[in-house]
Amino acid sequence: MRKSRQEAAETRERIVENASTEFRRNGIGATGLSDIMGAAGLTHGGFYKHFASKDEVVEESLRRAVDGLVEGIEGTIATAKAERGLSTAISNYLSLAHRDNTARGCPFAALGSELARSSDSVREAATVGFQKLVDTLAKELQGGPATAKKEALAIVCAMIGAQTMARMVTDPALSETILRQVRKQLPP
Amino acid sequence: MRKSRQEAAETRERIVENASTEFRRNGIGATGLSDIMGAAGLTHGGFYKHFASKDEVVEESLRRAVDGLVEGIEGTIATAKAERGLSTAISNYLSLAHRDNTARGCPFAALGSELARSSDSVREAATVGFQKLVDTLAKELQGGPATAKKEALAIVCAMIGAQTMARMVTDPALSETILRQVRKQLPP
DNA sequence: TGTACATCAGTGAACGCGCGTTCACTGATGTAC
DNA sequence: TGTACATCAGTGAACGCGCGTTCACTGATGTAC
Repeated sequence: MRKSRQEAAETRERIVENASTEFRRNGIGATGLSDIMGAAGLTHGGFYKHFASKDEVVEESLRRAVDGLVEGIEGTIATAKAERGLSTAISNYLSLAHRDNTARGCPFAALGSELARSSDSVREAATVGFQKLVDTLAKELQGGPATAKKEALAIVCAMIGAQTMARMVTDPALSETILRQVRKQLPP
Repeated sequence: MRKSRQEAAETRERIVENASTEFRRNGIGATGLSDIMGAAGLTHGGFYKHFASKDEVVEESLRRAVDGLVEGIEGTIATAKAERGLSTAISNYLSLAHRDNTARGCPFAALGSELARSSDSVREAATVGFQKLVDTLAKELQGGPATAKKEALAIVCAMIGAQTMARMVTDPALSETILRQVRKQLPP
C-alpha cells in the first residue's frame, strides 16, 4: 500500500486543508483526528505518518487558514478600484456571508479563545499570522508605517470581536446590527 | 449524608461560582465535571443532584460571570468622578490586570469562540448577557438611547476582540500594544 | 413534643464512548547492484 | 535494464485514559401523626 512521494505529499496537503476547515467549523478540541482523516478520505491510523502530534496539524492548518484569509484580502485590494480596497476588504470581513461561513473564514474569529489557550507553538503561529493580517491592512492606510500598523491593529481587533459576537448571539437582528455598527466605526 | 435545604443551596452556589472561574480559566470543553465539583470540594457523582446536565451549569455560570463583569463596571462608574466613569471602565477592561486574570474576567473574551458553538440555551444566555453589558456602557454615552446603544455595541466588540488577541499572541510587547491601541480608538 | 418513616445531598463505582497515540501488518514504491 | 531487497503510506485493531451520565448506597434532614 505504499504511495509514491508525490502522492504522499498530496495526501499531506489534503489533510492540512481539511483540518483547517474542520477546526474552524467545530473547534480544535471538538475535532478529533478521525474527523480530520475521515474528511481527507483516510483512516485515522495513518495520521502519524504525516504529523508528530495533533498540535502539529493544528499549527499547520492555522497557518493555512491565515494564508487563505490574507490572500483573499490581497485579492480584494488588488481588484477594487483605487483607494477602495481597504474599505471593501473590511466590508467583506464584516459581511453576513463571512459570518455564515466560519469553516472557510477568519481563524481568529472562529477559534480565538481556544487559540489563546493553545500550546506555545500554536500561539506563535497565531502571532505571526495576526501580524501578517495587520500588515496587509496597514499597507492600505495613510501615514507612516508605524502609525498605520497601530491603526490596523485596532481595526483588526474590532473586526475579530465583531464577527465572534455576531456568531454568538441568537438574535438575527442583533447579529446584523453588530456587524453593521462596527463597520460604521471603521474607515469608510 | 443528606444536607439541609440551606446547605444544599449553598453547595449549588459554590458549584456555579467555581464552574464560572474554571470554565473561563480552561475553556468549557476542557473543563470536566470532576474539575468543577473538585473545585467546589465535592466528588463528581453528586453533580446531577443540582443540575440536569453540563450544559445547564455552563448556562448558569455564564450568567454569573456576566453579572460579575457588569457589577464591576457599574461599581467603577459609580466610584469614578463625573463623566470619567465610562473611560475608566474601558481602561480597566483593556488593562494588563484583566488580561492576566482570565478566570475572573470577561466571559466573552475568555470563551468567545466556544460560546458561538454552544447550545441554543447557552447562546441565549450569552445574548442576554451581551446586551446587559452593552446597555451598561450605553447609559454613559451621549445622544439618544438608540444611538448610544449602537455606539456601545461597537465599543464592546472592539474590547472583546482586543482582549482575546492580547491573550493569544506570544509577544508581550505586541500584546501590550494591542490593548493600548484599541484603548486609544475608543472614547477618551 | 416525640416517634416513625420518607426524602434526598453526597459518595464512589460503574456505564459506554471517543479521544490521542501506538503497533503489527500490507503491498506498492524506491534503491542498489 | 532487471532483479532483490528495503522502505514506508495507509489500514484497522488495540492501548490507556478521561469524559458525561447513571446508579446503589449512606445517613442526616424533613414530614406526618
